[in-house]
Amino acid sequence: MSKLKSIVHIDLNAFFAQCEVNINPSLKGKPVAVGGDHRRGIVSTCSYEARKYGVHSAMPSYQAKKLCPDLIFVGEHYSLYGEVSHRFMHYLKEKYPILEQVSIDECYLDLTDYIDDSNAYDYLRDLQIQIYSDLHLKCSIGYAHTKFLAKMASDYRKPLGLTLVTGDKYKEYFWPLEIEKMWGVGKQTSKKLREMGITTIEKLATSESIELKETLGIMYDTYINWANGKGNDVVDPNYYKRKSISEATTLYKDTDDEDELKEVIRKLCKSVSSSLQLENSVSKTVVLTLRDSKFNTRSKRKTMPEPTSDYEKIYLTAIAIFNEFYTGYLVRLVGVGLDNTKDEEEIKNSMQSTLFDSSFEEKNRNKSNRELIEELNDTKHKGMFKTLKDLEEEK
DNA sequence: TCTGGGGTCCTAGGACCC
DNA sequence: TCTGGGGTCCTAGGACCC
Repeated sequence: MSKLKSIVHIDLNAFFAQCEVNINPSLKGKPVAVGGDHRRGIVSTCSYEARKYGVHSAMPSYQAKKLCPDLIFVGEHYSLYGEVSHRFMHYLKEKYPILEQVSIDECYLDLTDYIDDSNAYDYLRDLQIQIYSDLHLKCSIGYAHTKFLAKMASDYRKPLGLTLVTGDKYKEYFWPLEIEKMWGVGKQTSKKLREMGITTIEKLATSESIELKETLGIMYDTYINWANGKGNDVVDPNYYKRKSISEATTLYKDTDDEDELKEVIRKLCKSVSSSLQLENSVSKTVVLTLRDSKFNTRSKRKTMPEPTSDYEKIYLTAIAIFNEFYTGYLVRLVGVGLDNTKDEEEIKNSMQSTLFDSSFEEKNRNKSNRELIEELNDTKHKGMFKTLKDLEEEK
């Protein structure tokens, strides 16, 4: 087995609520919910003071208000959260280059060069305090030798938790937990697992059956490994690139008025195409989502001839989809998304390289394989290209 | 007063080409 | 000739996460 890595997962506690309290200190110590305070609103995030009343994420706002009449709703300032998140990630990246951002408020670090089991606790406690004094952000930190365990560890104690999972500790900490607490196991999977008698992480770790294999499918090995303290420990700094952009609106009142729906689609297209442009990205696929008053959600997509970020083209495509499949029912939510987003530069480069490839072929038609391979190795891919003969000799 | 919004990954089937 | 199979792209939807 190769050397154990020091993997750290950091999670900003009740992140949106923290941001709101930081810009408005009068909210400090009060039950705060970020979300819409209207008939169709839900709680996006809430402060720990609100959680004491049983309020939690994804709860309809009116229910939350019932549980906690003093609950203070604050609007969703996404650009503020984005800025704070960016500052946080940048701050860490300056100190520790091997950082993988997984969402707006979470990241992994590979700190193998800085800490090991013996000094991790003090080091990370210091880091946690520093993050608070420098950025005024509270976080929970998990330390382990795999990403899965580090993630579970940061979740183990909140807020301001610090949990180290070394050696066999994962058995002590995580095996007794209900199966739903396992990252990656949601409602559907846990229901099936429970039907098989697998109610805790320990039972999953120590089970083996064809039925279980069928239920988990391709994820079987991964989950069993995770539950047994094994798994991925590669922190990839280049991982975080958006692959899709979308926006959706729940209408204040359901409607089947086509003009009204098209107007909503237009606004969403406008907004989505400008986010795309802001990131210097382009996309080929437009996705239109409609949710009806019975909460059935349907999506249809169309591929455009060329990747683009042009509002007109995106809008016309979205409207074409709408005209094609909307049959006149009451609509509750409208969404517009762009899938398979790519860097504009990347697209240009790949187009250039196809051009290059054909001229390359022209130029080199009369050269031998040996000559070509030497030339390729000469340029940017040192030693990467070999002739068949070389490979045989190596064997 | 039932149920937001922004994402990722996987599956599975069809079209099309070789 | 009536029929295989691999690869790739596209599409719709499910499951999950924050």
